[in-house]
Amino acid sequence: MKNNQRQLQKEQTRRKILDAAFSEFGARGIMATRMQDIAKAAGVSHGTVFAHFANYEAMITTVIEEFGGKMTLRTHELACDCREVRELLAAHLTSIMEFEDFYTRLVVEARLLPTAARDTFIMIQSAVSFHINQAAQREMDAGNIRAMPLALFFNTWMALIHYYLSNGYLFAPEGCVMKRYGGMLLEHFMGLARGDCGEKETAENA
Amino acid sequence: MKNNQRQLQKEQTRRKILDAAFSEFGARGIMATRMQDIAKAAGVSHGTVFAHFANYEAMITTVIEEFGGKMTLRTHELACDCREVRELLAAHLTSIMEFEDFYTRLVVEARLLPTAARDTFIMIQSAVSFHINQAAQREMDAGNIRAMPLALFFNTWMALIHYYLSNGYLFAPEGCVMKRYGGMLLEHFMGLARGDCGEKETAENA
Amino acid sequence: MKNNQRQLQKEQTRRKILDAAFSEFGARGIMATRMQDIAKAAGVSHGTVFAHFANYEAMITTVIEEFGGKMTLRTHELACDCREVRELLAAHLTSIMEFEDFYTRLVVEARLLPTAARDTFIMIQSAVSFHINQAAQREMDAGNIRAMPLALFFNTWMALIHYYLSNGYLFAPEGCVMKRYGGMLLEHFMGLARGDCGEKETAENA
Amino acid sequence: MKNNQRQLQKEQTRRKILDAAFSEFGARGIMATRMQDIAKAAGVSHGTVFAHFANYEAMITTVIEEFGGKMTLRTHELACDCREVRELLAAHLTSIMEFEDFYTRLVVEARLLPTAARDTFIMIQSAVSFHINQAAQREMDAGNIRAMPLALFFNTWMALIHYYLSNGYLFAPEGCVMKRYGGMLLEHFMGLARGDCGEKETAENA
DNA sequence: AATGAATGAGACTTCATTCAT
DNA sequence: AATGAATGAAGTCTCATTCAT
Repeated sequence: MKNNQRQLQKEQTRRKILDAAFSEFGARGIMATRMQDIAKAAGVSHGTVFAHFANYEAMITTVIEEFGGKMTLRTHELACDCREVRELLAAHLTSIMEFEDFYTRLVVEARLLPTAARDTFIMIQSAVSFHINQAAQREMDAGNIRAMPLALFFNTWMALIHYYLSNGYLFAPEGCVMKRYGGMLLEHFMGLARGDCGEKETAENA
Repeated sequence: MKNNQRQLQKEQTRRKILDAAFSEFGARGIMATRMQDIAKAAGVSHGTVFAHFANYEAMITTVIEEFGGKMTLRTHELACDCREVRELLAAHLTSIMEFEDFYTRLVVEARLLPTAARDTFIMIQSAVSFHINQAAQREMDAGNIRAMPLALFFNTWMALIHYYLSNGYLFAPEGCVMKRYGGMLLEHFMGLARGDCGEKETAENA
Repeated sequence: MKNNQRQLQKEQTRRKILDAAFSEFGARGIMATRMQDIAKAAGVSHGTVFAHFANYEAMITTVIEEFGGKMTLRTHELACDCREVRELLAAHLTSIMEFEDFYTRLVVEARLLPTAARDTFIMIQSAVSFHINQAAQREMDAGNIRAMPLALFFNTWMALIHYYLSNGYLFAPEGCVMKRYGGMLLEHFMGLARGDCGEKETAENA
Repeated sequence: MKNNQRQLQKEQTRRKILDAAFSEFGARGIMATRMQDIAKAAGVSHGTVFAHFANYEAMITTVIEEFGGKMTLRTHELACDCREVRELLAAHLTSIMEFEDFYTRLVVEARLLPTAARDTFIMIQSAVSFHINQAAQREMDAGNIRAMPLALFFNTWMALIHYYLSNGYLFAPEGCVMKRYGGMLLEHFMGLARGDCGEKETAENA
């Protein structure tokens, strides 16, 4: 139908806006990005953004939801083949690295975002938590990692990741903190979790 | 002399403004506090704030520097009597609890603050790090805690604390996250650090 | 021919738009109705309205002209069988009641409308005035109503009607002011016009 | 005190804004006047208007309240010495003539104003109604005017006045409808009210 | 030194109108 | 002829900063 052509056109514009917003959010920060910035980056007029999103809040919530969906999906995908916690955490790192700039902004500004947007961020974490907790429980049962409340296990991991992302400008001023520190963080965390003074790890790998 | 009188007056006003700002920052958030809010809370006129601080940025930087100094000093004080890491971390928690609202805002908004303010935040952490690292090194040498890079030891601790502060609205919606979770976090972290599967801790306490 | 088919189609669309506009104007108010509202109510696209009317002003002027024609026609129809002023005024009330919502909006917003639209409103009143004045003159000559300038007779009647319509939200918050007060206003006005201290009226009705 | 000087300054600015608004409202219409227009007319910056009035609605409500107070006061003053309805209505006309432009805008736009502003307009009318009804009752009792519900008496008078004001552009395109038609309307209305076919009036005046 | 009224740049949002399909 | 996405002018409102007193 003719509609398809228009529909496509509109969808493309929406895409352009969302992509521009995603990119601007990553580059400038979420709350520091103005509707004008997005419009300009998307190459559309100021009013067009409002033709696609009712208001500022709806716009950023949508971007975060979109991103959240993508990230959650990616996490699920990566988690599918993972039986061990270690693999899972590695997958988690991978999925973060794919969107590091944006994800970092999310971590940094989460508390300042409109509630709807913040809730979405929480849901992303819940999805991750589900997979990780499951695997962690298994390995605790198997005695591979120290017994501890699952929540603490998960929170410690998230805390480490978020800390390094938040302070990325110190650890890796050129960006890409996870590329540089991700592996190290994973080893460190696994070491702590196993409580093996780092020996076991080596032994196991041997 | 009259000059002295005036000087004193001025200093008092400055004090009122700084205290008001500190309090408002804790209550409303740093970036969410307007110059007007500070002036009103200080009981001075809007313009007076600008008589003491060149601009918004200078104002918040000064407050954070002041706070940083106070917090660092407190950390030193508390650290003085501490020989063991565990005591030191407990002291760190104590000093945070004394300023929890403001410190949390700092953690949450750090990345969005003017560079000068951010740098101050970094210095606070350096002061803490100095003491903790020293003690940690001692205990690692003594074999009380697992060997690991000092930076990782410190960062893991900070990450945990900041994670709980940042997400305080989830963990303790009524506020005072550290009062509620501080002790638990300390045990958890020490457990990880000792790598003792939680056994040693119990033994020690007995 | 195909041309005829198209012409017909076009005319039908135009009809839908005009009817929708009439209805929306009555419901929301004239100036408060946006082009979008009309398009949606008509079940056509936003742009279609502009294919039929050069701009907003042309659109509302046309609606009012159309309505004016209809109302004038109706007034003539109803006036045909009326010999007495009283009957005529009753007919006037009837014709107003048929379009009360829209007519009220017209009364309320007349002064704010584009000149062309306003002129149409004046013409409606002229048509009514023609009939009423004629009958009023007859009855004044016959001594049934007090002698007074015809214009004053007419204006007083219109003033009363418009006042009650304009303030309908006070007199009859549920709407339909004329259904509720029309009869009363007619009696009141006739009483004033006859100058009979209300006696005659009662006698007549008996 | 020094405060007085500033207070005065501020009050003057507020006055300038209110006067400018009053004048612009009269000239352009109330809803057609933008904050910018008022600022420009008052010779102050855009932001200054918002320093004095929280928002658009507060601004126009204040102007109408101010005006309403003035008008009500004037009505009371003029009503004080009036024993007869006729004098009272004349006084009412006088008070309207003093603010004809603005009052006409109020009449014309009343239904479209924010509720608070509209309520104020209603209160103005209530004040007038109080005096008029009182006098009318007396004269009805005395048999000087026809017996009729007070509300109808009052509404008929208001209707006439508002009708002529609303349609002033037809009756007196150069403005000042009431100066030109006020006296005539008063005679006409009194004639209707007395129900004396105009004879009594002449006799009485003789 | 303190005041607080005034300023104006800048952000969001609405909606009549245009135009490519 | 109909569509509806895109446009951009215009309006409200906020708040850091200035400046006369």
